Amino acid sequence: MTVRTRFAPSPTGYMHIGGMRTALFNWLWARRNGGQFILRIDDTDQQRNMDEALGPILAAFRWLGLDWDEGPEVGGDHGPYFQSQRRDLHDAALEQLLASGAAYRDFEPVDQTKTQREAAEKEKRVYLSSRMSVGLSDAEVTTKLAAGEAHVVRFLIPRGRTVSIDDHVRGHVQWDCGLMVDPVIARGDGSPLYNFATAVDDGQLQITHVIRAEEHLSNTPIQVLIHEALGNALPEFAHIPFVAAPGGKKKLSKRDVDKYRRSPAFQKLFQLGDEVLPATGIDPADQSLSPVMVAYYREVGFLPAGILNALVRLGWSLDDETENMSLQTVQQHFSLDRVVKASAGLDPDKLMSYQTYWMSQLSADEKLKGCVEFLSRASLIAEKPEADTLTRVAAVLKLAADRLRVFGDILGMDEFFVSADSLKYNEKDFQKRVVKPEPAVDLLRELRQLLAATEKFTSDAMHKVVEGFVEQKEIKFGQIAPVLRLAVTGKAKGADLFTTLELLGQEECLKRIDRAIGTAESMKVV
RNA sequence: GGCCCCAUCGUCUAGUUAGGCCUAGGACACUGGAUUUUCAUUCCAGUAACGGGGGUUCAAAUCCCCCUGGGGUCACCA
Repeated sequence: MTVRTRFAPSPTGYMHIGGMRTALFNWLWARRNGGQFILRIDDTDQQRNMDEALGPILAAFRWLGLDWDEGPEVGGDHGPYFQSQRRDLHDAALEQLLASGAAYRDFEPVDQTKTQREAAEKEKRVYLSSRMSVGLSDAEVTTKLAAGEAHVVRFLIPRGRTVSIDDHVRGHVQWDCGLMVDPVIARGDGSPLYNFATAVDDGQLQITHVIRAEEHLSNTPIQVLIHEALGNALPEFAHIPFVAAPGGKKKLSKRDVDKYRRSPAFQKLFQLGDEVLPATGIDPADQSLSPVMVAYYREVGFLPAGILNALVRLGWSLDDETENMSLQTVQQHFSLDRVVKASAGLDPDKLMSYQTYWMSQLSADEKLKGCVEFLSRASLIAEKPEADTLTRVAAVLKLAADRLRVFGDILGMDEFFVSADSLKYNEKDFQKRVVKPEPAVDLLRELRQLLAATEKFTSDAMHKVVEGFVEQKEIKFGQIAPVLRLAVTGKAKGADLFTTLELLGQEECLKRIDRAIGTAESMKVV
């Protein structure tokens, strides 16, 4: 039998990073077994704007390179793939359950049900449905319906037995039906509820493996029972652990982003966004983008390979040592029995380490492409850059080397893309290294003369000039190098100083030195 | 609280199904050192874990029981 897995997001307007991992595991299992991966959109609440709600989800799949065999935009033989359009299927299934007596129309008033439930809770007694409507004759039901009496449809939980599954991750799990409330499977108007719709749809879509997060484990017995009543072949289950928030054991949740922002364990992730996002015109404080969402990582300049690698290692391992794996490698080796049972916290450090590994594997061209996109977005270069701009960016990238962890980091090297007048100084460092040390400005002024007199403004030549200068003035290299760096880049640290000078060019360097001298002197006066 | 799940270094994990090869392996982080004009890399080295208690056994991280701790879920949401 062909393996068929599915991921069934509700269109919320964003793709959750934890949900993405669930989707990934489904995709992997389907691909590993030469089966199909299906995307079904669980939109039972009719969405106002489907483009807005679904767009980011599909975009996340595309960005990571996870394709789907059936679903939105690609169709398939088992459609439609929007749950809201499958109402005929749900209606038919509901009729079937009602006719067979597996479900019943419950006319018990809502508040009465609620009162009973609360009373049971208070007395620490197991609440069970009253089933007052179960004994109603067909005629009575018809009369009540005709009279327009409010009701819901409940699934009649069979008593005196247990339900059990052999979960691919959890092993044998069993529930006592005697403890289960008859679940509402449809509203009075026939509109289906989650557990029912899911069972109907999974059955009709011929899903063979339901791979989902652990939080759904408690829904499973209901769905199994509905499958049984419907006569469906029971899918196999794999309840994978959920992704926990960094530094904790709780489920990573969009609701808690405010808390995460204050959490030290989360710092690295937010910091990246704070550095990169504003330059591209996104407000990092805007909650429409946060480290809980896949889009955040794309906007900051992560690589799909980095994210994918981190996600797959959250709860799964290939063996006792392999860490860096491409999607292709994982696809060849993925197995459900190597999924870990305990929940796993997302570790920003580890994520970063996968990311830097995959960045280091990128060709110069790929790096260039990625960085150009970010530079254009930040308006540091033209939207359609000329050849000489590309050459320049390539040179900067070569200089930056492994300092570039995410594409967004290129925006931190803006000194190569702005004019002398708009260069920003790191104030603290500028004060400390240029303004404060007594001889700094004078030394810089003298060095400027030498630099101005140099004919071949190459990195090697500059290196010799500065070395000669150091020797002649009997100072230490460390007394002038940082000053020069601050003057031309505005920063205290960075890539090789002399290559930086060469890249910037003589004229630009002199301008910047002049400006730095002027600025430092005016600061001294104050 | 009921039901269910889980428990190895700070973190992600290997080892648990078939007890001995485990004086518990790897990775990230951390610390120290080397390289380096700063930063980043790279390279070496180091610190660091079987939650507790009982069994079973010649032998337990591994099997059984209890305890403790953590988590999920309890809607006419999905």
